[in-house]
Amino acid sequence: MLQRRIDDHAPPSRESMREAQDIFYKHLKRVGLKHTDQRDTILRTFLETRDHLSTDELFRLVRKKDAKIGFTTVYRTLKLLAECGLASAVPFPDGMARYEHQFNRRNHHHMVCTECDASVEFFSPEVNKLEEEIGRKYHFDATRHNFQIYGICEDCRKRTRRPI
Amino acid sequence: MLQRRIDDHAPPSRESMREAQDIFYKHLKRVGLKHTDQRDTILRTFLETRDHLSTDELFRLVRKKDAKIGFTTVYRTLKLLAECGLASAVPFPDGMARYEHQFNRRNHHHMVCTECDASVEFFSPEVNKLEEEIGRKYHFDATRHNFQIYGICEDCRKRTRRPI
DNA sequence: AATGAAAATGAAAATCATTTTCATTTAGGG
DNA sequence: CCCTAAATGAAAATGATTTTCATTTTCATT
Repeated sequence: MLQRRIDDHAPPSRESMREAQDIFYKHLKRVGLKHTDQRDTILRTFLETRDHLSTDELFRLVRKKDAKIGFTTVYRTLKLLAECGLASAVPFPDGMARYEHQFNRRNHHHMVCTECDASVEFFSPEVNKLEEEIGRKYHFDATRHNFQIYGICEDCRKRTRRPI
Repeated sequence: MLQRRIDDHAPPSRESMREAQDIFYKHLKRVGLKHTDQRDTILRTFLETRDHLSTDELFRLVRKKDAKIGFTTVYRTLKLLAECGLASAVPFPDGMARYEHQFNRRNHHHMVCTECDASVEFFSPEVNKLEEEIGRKYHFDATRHNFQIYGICEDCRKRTRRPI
């Protein structure tokens, strides 16, 4: 899926990588699961991305690093990552399950173009504030949120000569 | 899917029903499609709901009115309704495609409990304002948005004795 | 009202993402 | 080093969604 961003992307530092691994392995220990090379590779691959990855897309990336890792393992690991908060599902209109990693990532939101399906990230502290306020108002223990704006991106508007 | 609301639900008035049908049939005409009883029944059934319906759930409702209407037709009609803006997909964590109708419906948002999957609607004019502002800021022709807050609802919190 | 071309319908089949099964291998505490 | 519980991954199962296709219906035009 085409994606653009309004900020730049640096690969995760060695320290933040280690920190994320720490979270992951503490979670594994807590629920009585084991540390494996496959899980390690999958986590590292995932952290290096910034996209909204489907299981299959992550699988393809993982395969480049270790061709012996199977789809099923990626699928299961992604679920584990979501369990411990390192990954979270992002609902996109294409209906496929997509995940993005949540580690050292400023809370961000998406604008999705309904013409070309491209998604652009943006940041809005106001939205974060709203989450908090609304949770309080309705006695809901809010932990995260999801905000997407749908519409026509600038490129598509230009292409189809449809001014705002 | 369990759903609660913070406002009351009245069935659509005869006029708004007609208005929606008008939108639908104008759209059909525009793209060279035909008016059929099935499409009529499906649209009417859909407008009478206020839920986040999967295709199958709508199909079951439609079947009560006309048992001869097939799943495929409901599926295809729902797509048509989405095309002309009368329906829109709501991404829920269960992964199934869910639609809600957009006709004469105040713009609303959802709080989804990650414990029991219940969803509660809420209204926030601020979110609508944000959509507009952000669209302007990033030169994005925003037409609609999607805002969901995930967390633990009051009931689940009480049940598990986990105070805020 | 009759005609005919284009579209709609719906049952069944196909597709495709996701999940489970199961035989085998591996991790890691004792 | 051993042993047991867990992990792996290939293949099969599942389940939602989409397509196919033979038949029926719509509707613009006679």
